[in-house]
Amino acid sequence: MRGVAEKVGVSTTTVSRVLNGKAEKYRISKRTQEDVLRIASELGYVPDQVARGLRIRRTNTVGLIIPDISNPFFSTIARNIEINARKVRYSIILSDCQEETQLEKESIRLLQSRKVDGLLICPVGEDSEHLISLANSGLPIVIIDRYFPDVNCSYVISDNYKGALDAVTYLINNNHRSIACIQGRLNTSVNENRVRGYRDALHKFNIPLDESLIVGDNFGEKNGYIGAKIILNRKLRPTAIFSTSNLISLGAMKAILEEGLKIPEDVSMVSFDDQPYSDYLVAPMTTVAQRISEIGQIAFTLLQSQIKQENNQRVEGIVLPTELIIRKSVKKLDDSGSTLHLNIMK
Amino acid sequence: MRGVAEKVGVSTTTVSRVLNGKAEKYRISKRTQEDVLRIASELGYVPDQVARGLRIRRTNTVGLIIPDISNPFFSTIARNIEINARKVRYSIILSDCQEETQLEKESIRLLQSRKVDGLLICPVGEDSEHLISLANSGLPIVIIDRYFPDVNCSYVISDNYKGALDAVTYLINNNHRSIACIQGRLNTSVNENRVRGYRDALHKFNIPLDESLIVGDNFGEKNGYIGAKIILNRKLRPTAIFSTSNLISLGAMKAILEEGLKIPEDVSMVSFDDQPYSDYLVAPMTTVAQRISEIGQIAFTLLQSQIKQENNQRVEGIVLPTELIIRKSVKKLDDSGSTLHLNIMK
DNA sequence: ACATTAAGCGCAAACGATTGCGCAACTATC
DNA sequence: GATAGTTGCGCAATCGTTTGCGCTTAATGT
Repeated sequence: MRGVAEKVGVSTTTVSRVLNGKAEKYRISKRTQEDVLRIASELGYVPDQVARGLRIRRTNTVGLIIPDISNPFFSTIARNIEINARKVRYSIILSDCQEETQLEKESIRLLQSRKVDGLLICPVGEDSEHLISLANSGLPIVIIDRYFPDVNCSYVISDNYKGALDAVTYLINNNHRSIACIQGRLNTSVNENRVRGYRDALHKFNIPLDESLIVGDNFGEKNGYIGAKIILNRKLRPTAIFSTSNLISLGAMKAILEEGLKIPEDVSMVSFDDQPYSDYLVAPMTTVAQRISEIGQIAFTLLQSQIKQENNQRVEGIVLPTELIIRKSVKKLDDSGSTLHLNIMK
Repeated sequence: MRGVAEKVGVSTTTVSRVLNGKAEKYRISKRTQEDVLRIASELGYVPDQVARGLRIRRTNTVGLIIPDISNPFFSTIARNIEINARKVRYSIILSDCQEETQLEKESIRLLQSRKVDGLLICPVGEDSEHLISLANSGLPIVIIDRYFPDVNCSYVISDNYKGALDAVTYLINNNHRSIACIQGRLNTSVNENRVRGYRDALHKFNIPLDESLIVGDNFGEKNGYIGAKIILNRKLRPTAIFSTSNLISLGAMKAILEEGLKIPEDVSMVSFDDQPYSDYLVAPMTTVAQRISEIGQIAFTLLQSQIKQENNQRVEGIVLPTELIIRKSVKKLDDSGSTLHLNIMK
């Protein structure tokens, strides 16, 4: 900057003003403005954002904390956040907390020390103490994909309850009566709503609930594998599985194939989370799709308005609808299908 | 910091020194050290990394530029980079340049202005001018997944030639003789090496090369779809397709299914890039897997050593081996299989 | 001719940390 | 008791910007 100033023959003050579009406000002559702009671009000068951030107490940077960026669900959200951030010249500092609350807490502190203007966070779990104090710290935040009643901040989630309800209702409408559910991380709003949707769908059709058909305790692939193994080896094998995440489904499919079973002939499946490859799986997977590209966009927009304080600190909760995408992983049973399959394995 | 200093009754100088572990060097008494640490943690003080960055001219931050973070290939790399960065308290600024060279250039400038200590970049394309000047700018960089002979910097790539050679050889060993290739972005090292592997494999077995069997021009899904459509509608339909990316394969599968064909009965397939879901596709996909988790780790390590100047500016190129993962997307033809399938469609 | 206003720009103090140099007080040495 | 060495710490400059306030000069009004 000094270089530009000297070459033009003005002070750094003037250079700064011109480059920040404050020329009018400070009555810098047209001539000087042009000179500054010309020389600046000749010298390839770009302002040091670190120094700038220190001075104006704003870094044009937001933190993004995600449990697992390699999961397509999250990486697609990340992508949409980045694309929207770029439009307003914001940068994203990415933090993959590897599904660990401990790392999530550390990430928050680290990002705060980096003076991000706001935080977008997909919390890993049930723990919310740190989020409460974060929300009260005044730093703009929006929570994605989770909801905590006791955390007072904006959030954007999908209607997990309705999504699950639709999915399981679809199974029931295809005459399935014995439906297992492989659930995700316990005590998370996401999981509870999906499982509640599952329960309520059964209830609505007067199908007795068998608690032992609800298995699993996290959203990972391994959990799906184990859960499915357990389910498939029951004496009375359920005719369908409702899987509460994309990764769980992968694990479940592995188990199903290992057992020599076919989808949907031997066991039907509906999975949460639509994926680009859902169409091309052994059985094209019927899924409940979230508005994944909108989640990122809305989350960032919400955060922006908080940063710009357009909204008087009002917290907003956005709940997006889901959509059931019907493919071929569900077999239509005949009415007698309500009798259970006898497990002929072993 | 001022707060801590006053409460302890020392200067900010001392606080800084204690917190940076330079207490010994500056002979701060044990007692003072303890006081500082205690008060600092009581007050929940964490140093402002922006101010720190300005002063020490190092931000503990690296930029990561990626063509499409929603692609599992890249997001897995990103994840491994993040995990390794975290270990040394580095943060990642993520930039998704949406497969556009223009945005890539902008990202570079933006990240430079943010004073990242280094840059990890998966360039989108054939254009390398901006990379040349970047490499000469002195900013530590390492290029991932691409190689440019004229850019003088470290890189880490897979052995794309060998990977393709193995894949096509495998097809040939299964008696395929008419093998199509859906290629990716032209004039990229990745594509050229994969196509060269394809050509050389054919050549090695004295199979005449039919240039019209090489279709496509980018790594996207749509390209795979279009490419496969073209291939499948030839009068003499090839018996196998070699697909040069995960996304291309998705598109190709769509086309294949649309045409009412089956993998591998009607057409065999080998795809570059292994994915978690490769096992569960309509036909479990035979793939050439890259050492995806190592790519990120090595790239970050390389960058770190440049940042710490351990390496006297020596550029290192790391080429990782690939592995052919054989599943069930290739049909073994009998020896007469060398005759072409007559396309009975339309 | 003098006062007033406006135009065009610069001075210097921040922002919050780090660090070379130096200073005071104390201890050891002869 | 003078000198030298050691211990423990602070002063103040610095990193590259931004910005409130004020200064100079020219233009305008009376």
